Parts: sequence; structure tokens; C-alpha cells
Amino acid sequence: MWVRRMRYSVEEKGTKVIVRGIADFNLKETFESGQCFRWNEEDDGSYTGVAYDRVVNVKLEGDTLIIDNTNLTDFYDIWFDYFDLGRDYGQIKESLSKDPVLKEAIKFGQGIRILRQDTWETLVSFIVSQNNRIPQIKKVIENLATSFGNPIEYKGKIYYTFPKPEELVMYDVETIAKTRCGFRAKYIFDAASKVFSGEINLLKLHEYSTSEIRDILMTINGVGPKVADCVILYSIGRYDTFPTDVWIKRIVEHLYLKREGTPVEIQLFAIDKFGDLSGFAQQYLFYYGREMGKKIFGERKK
DNA sequence: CGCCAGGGCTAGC
DNA sequence: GCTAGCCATGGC
Repeated sequence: MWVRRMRYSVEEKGTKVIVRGIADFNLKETFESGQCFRWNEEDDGSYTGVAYDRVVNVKLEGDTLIIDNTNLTDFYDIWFDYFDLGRDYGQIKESLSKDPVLKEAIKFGQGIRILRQDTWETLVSFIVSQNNRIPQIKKVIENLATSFGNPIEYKGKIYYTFPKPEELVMYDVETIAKTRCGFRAKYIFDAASKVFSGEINLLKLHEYSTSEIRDILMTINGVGPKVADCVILYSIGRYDTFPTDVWIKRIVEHLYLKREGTPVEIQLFAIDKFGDLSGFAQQYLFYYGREMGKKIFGERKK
């Protein structure tokens, strides 16, 4: 019900696809809301990133989205869904704004969208994220790509695709650890092994219920509730999911509960409150909490 | 130096 | 079922 036919005009021009009629989209808010790790800002405010074995540059000028180094086929096959362009975020924000806290949070990230990312890359990225900081997560993911991915050129620079399971299982844990991923190397290897062997079929996850997907992902060593929920939200697109990390826990405790709670309690509270829009609410609250900074939450214990 | 990071595993109750 | 201690690495 939250997917409405959006009215865009789409035009291919040289190496670019130009989309007019874009609303509720801000590149910085979307790329820096902690859901993805391979987009980097250029001097002109555009972002260059690698996803689905492609490197593109995206720029927003008013209501016009310009995607460079692509074509119409890729736009409809990949980028339309990747940027969630079929969804009316205006309606989502309107509905969530009935909650006064969310109404305030949304002001800080009016242009946040939830990207539809590749499941394998999302899985590994959030394995890397555990007990780690975002700049370090980005470095490790780049190391994985340059070490084990394939080179692709764009504007005279070499970028690297994210390595597939079959490109990782041929190495051992010690080699994977050279990417500075630390103790997570064995987790990455186990994920690659289970996907490569077919024990876990990422392409069929969407056929299962959310809790079944959770159970399947958590059979991987190093994948717990938080990592599984991030995969479910950011790549499967189940929006009744509320990934609960230390930050969102502090934020919910501070803004709603007015007391401390367990992660499970926080999650159940949020999903009960936000329902099918929980994932969006989480993203707005997370960005809001991070923008408000450690001044408010920093001194609290986890 | 110690502390902690978008967690999860393990051992010990 | 619950939790404290641990985990690699790096920034402060």
C-alpha cells in the first residue's frame, strides 16, 4: 500500500540516465545513515559508489536525479529498485509523523531512503560492522573489494566489485584477515562457505517468512539478531523489521521508554508501535540520534 | 595508557 | 534462559 506509481520522466543521454520528478531524496542523508558503506562524496556534492558489479556516479539537482555511467536497461533492472524509486516516502513520513517524536526525527533526515542492496554484500558488510566503527567498516570493505573483487574502470580510476562467495572460499581465514577485519575473518569465511555450498541460498530467502529468514541467517557463525535484521531490512526489504543496536537502543530508551530496556524489549516495543513502517522509523531515528550526537547519548552505558 | 566501537560467541550459572 | 568476558583493530 506504500508503493504508489510515481511520476517520473526518464531519459538516457550519453552515459547518463536523467530522472525528473524525484521527491523525498537526499543523497547525503541516504548514504550516510549507516545502511551502506561504498558510496563516497565527490567535490561537487555528487556520490560515486559500487553496487551490483557496477560503478556509478549520482547527482541530485533539485528534483532531477542524474546517474552517470549507466543506461536505461540498468536503470530499470537495478537502480530503480536500489534507490527505492517506486515508493512514496511522502506518505510514509506523513503516517510516521503522527508520532511526535518521529515527526521531530524526520525533520533531520527528510530525504532518507532505504536502499535495496545486494544480499551477499549486505550480509558481509554487517558481519564486519559488529563491534566496529563506520570508518573502519568502510576500510575493511574496500580492502575486501581490492583484494578479492574484480577491477572496473570509471573516469580513469579503478574501482573493485564486491567479492562473491566463490571468490572468497578459495582463500583461507588468514588471508581474509589481511583486510584488517580482525576476528571477523572466520565469520566472513563461514558465510562464504555456507552460501557457496548452497547450504544457504540467498536468492530464495524472500520466499520465507521474516522469522524463518532470521533463523537461516543466524546459522552462520558470527551472524546474530542485529546482523540478520540488517540483511532482512536493507536487502530483502521487510520493513516490519527494527534492527536494534546500541545506538537505536539508547535513542528509544531516551525518547520513548524513559528508562533502560533489553534489546529484545526495545525491538518489540518499536515493531508494536511502528508496524509495517518499523524499518523506516528505525532509519529516521538512527540518523536523528547520530545527528543529535554524543552530547545527549554519549555518556550513557550500553 | 585505557576505553570503546551499528555484536556475537562461549563459558559458567 | 541469562550474562560477563572476550574478541582484532584502530582512533581518541
